[in-house]
Parts: sequence; C-alpha cells; structure tokens
Amino acid sequence: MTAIDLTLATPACRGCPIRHRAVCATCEPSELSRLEGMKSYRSWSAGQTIVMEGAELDFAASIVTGCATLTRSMEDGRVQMVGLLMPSDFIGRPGRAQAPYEVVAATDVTLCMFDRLGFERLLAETPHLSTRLLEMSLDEIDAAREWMLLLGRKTAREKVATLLSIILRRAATGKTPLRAELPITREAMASYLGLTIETVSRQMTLLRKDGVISMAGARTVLCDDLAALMAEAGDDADGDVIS
Amino acid sequence: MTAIDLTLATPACRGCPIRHRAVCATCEPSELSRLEGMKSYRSWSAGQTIVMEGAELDFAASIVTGCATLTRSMEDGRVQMVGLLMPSDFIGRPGRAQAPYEVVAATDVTLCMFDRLGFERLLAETPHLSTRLLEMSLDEIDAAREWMLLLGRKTAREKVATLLSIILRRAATGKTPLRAELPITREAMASYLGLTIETVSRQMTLLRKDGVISMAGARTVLCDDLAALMAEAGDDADGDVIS
DNA sequence: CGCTGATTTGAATCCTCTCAACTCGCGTGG
DNA sequence: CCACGCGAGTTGAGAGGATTCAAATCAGCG
Repeated sequence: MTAIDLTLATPACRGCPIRHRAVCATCEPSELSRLEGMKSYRSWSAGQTIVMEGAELDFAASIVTGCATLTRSMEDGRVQMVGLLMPSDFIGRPGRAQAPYEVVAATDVTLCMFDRLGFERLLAETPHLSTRLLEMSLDEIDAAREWMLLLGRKTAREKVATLLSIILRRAATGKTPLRAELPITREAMASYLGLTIETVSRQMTLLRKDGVISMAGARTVLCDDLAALMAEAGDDADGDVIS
Repeated sequence: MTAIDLTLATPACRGCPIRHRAVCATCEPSELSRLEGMKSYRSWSAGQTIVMEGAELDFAASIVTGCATLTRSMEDGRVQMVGLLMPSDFIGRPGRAQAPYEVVAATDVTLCMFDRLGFERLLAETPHLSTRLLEMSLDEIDAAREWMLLLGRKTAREKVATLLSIILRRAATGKTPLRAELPITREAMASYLGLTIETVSRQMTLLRKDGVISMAGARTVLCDDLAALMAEAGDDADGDVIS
C-alpha cells in the first residue's frame, strides 16, 4: 500500500508476457515497431487510483502484470465494480477523452501505456489493431452480460461460488486440489458481486462448512471438486464464456 | 401475437430510417451498394422468438423498426434481460456462429439481415464498417456497465424510476408533460431490472401515488418533472451515457 | 507486543420475493 | 346482450434472504 509511482525502463515487445493476448496480439513486426516507439511502462502499487471517475483520460493501455478494478459509484457512496482487468486487458476508450469509471490497482500493477491521440491515429491506420480491439470488445460485452445475469438473478451463495469458480479456473494448473490466491479483498469481492462484505464472508464460511471449498488463510482458496462448485454457482458446467 | 413471418420487399438504403445511425452509418455509396446486394428484410410479430439461446446464428442484422430483447436464462428458469435492442442496434457476433442469448421480438420488429459469412467478409474489407461496429460495441459496453450498477446496487424504486426515465427520455418530444408508451410488458420490465413483476407493479403504484409520474392506462406513462424522476433514479441529472 | 486494517460472527431489521386472490380490458361465442 | 375465458396487471399477507449495526477475532507489521 505504499504510495510510490514507478516509471520503469520499458522492455521490448518481443518477450512481453502479453504479446499474444493483448490488443497488439495480431500485429506484424513493422506494426509492432511503431507501437514500440510510442509505448511506456508505468507501475502502481496495490490500492492506488490509476484513473479517477470522470477525470480526463489521455492514454490507452494494456495491463502487463497485476490486476485492476473498474468501478462506478453513486452520489451517496454506493459502489459497483463493472470490470475486473487482468493481464492483456485493455484500458481506454478510443474517441472519448473522459473516463466514465474509476480504475484502481487491486494488486501491484504495470501498464503498457500509449498516448491516446497517437494510439487512435495508429488504430485508424492498422486494421490488425482495430480488428483485435473489436474482438476484445465483443468478448467484453459477453462477459458483461454474463455478469448481469449474476447481479440480477443469482443468490448470494451462487454469486460467491461463481466468483470463486472464475478465479480458480483462471489459476488452474491441472493439479488437484485446485488452488488460488484471491487477488482481491472481501470488499472488492462484494463490489464485484453486488453484495456487502459481511454477506460474502458468511457465504464463504457456509461453502467451507459444506465442504465445497477449503481455505488456507483468508486469501487462499482450495477446491477438490470444481464441478460441485460450479453446480453451486448455478451454471451448467460447460456453458461458460472464456474471456 | 399472431405467429406470422413476413418476408418483405426490401427497400433501398437511401431513405432507410436508420441509415445514419446503424452499423452502415459511415458507409460510402460504393460500400452501400454492396450491402444493398446482400441484405434482406424480415419481420416478426410481438412475442415471437427470433433466435433461441444456444442456437446457430447464421446472420447479422440491424433493427429497422420495433424493439427486441436479449435474455440469458438459468437452468431452473430464472431469466435476466441483458440487452434491449432499439432501431439501429446490431444483432450478431462476427466470428462466432452460436448465439449465447435468446432474442425475442418485444413489439413487432423488422430486421435488415445479412448472411453471416458474407457480412464478415465485407467487414474485413470495409474499414468504415468495422470502425463503426467498434464504436457501437464500445457504446454497448458503457451501457452494460451502467446497467450493472443498476442491477447490483439500486433499490427497486430506483430501478423502476431509472427504466422509466430512460424510456421517457428516448421518447422525448420536448413537450411537457413527457409522455411515452411502454414498449415492453411488466414481465419484460422485471426481467430488465432484476426484479419480479409484482415488485415492478408496486413501485410504479408508489411512484404514481407520490406524484412523480402518472399513467394513462397500464401502458402509457406521463411525467411533468423529469428531474424529479431522475433524482428518484439515483442518477445525477447529467451523468448519463447516451446510447 | 501492540497497533491497524481485514475478516468473521451475531442479532435485529428491512426489503423483496412468494404465493394467492382479485381487477381490468378485450375478444369469443352462446 | 352478457357470461366466459384469457392474459396482463394490481394488491395483500407472510416468509425469507440480505443488509445494517455492533462486537469479536485474526493477520501482518513496525
């Protein structure tokens, strides 16, 4: 939680951990070298605000490492998470200078950043880039709609089970029991799920007592039977969109 | 509610009511003439299913007239609306053949349809088209996130007030009192808001008794004071995204 | 060791849902 | 003409799930 901004030496795209998943995934060497000239790395530590709600947004960026949250809030302080950004996810809205959401680093985060106008120009001239961004945006829409089903219709228990199954599947290594470090606090989980912290905590306790999951400390989840967890989540085991 | 499919004579793009708002908005005459050769109109009457959840989706389309709903459902029958499509909105997901949602005509609907593969080919060759689709997709993401805030954090009263204000603003003619015919049933309203029919009905009664709105029959809403309605909706009066 | 923030647990309240009955508008047919 | 059925919408009573407020416990760290 120390409030230190780091401007790192910016490494080459070759060897970048998100090279084949981010917005630049389908770029050719010549296109990549143009990006190379524009980009700069910057890091935030967990808890820091990257962009304030309503503030001017003069860059576009990809998440290289770490995890950030997108939230919208109401005047009286109620907050809803509307995006959970993981490595390779894109931040920014070509054609708009204002950020409609707050972006906060959930863990330590490193972004690969581009000047907004420069990026927009490049986007207009590089079909590989705009096609990829369209593809990512369509995935984002699917994910948002899945999320809407969760927020609108699932019970607290199903919500918590859904989030845990998402995190466990993303961290899956093939070994059982599945094991994952929760990248977010209970508060962020509650914000994701449209619940209160207390309800999240209670449901995790119940899932544990019912033998669906187990925990090693407050931040590490274990699960022997992902199918059972997904049944608790109210999803059919295969009907999930990978995003 | 009569179950009649109509295949209409397909009019020219020139003079199309959604010519300047749909995915084709920025196409030039030459591009338009290619679209012209591919398109065909088709109509559904209110209540009919246009695409079943999980079914093959072999077309892309724009809504020309009417209103359609996108819904996702759970195995036990719970249903959440995840999209409310109005004229100029786009249906289809380039690059994917399966429909993850059910599409139903809320009112009588006419679509301007394209063969999916032909449309994808055209999309790849026509930057005007893909840029416009990207723009529309980004708007869609913003709308979905606004909707997530509603589903996750708003009270029943705020939810209903929000939906009514959206409908009234869309139908606005400048004259007061604002007046709009509700294009959807109470059931669809409930599905949109993540509530039950009964709760929607009760909240509308309360808003009426509190003088925020009035009604002419069950399907026509009137409102003298949009600012008051939007205050009930929990939004700041100007912080809304136009989509 | 003791502080601070994060998490868990408890008790009471409140909001929304469930189940049920009732009203309304409308077209059908005796 | 009116009874009838039907679907949409409204209203009521009671139950239940999530929240609120409060206190206790835990974990990490100087």
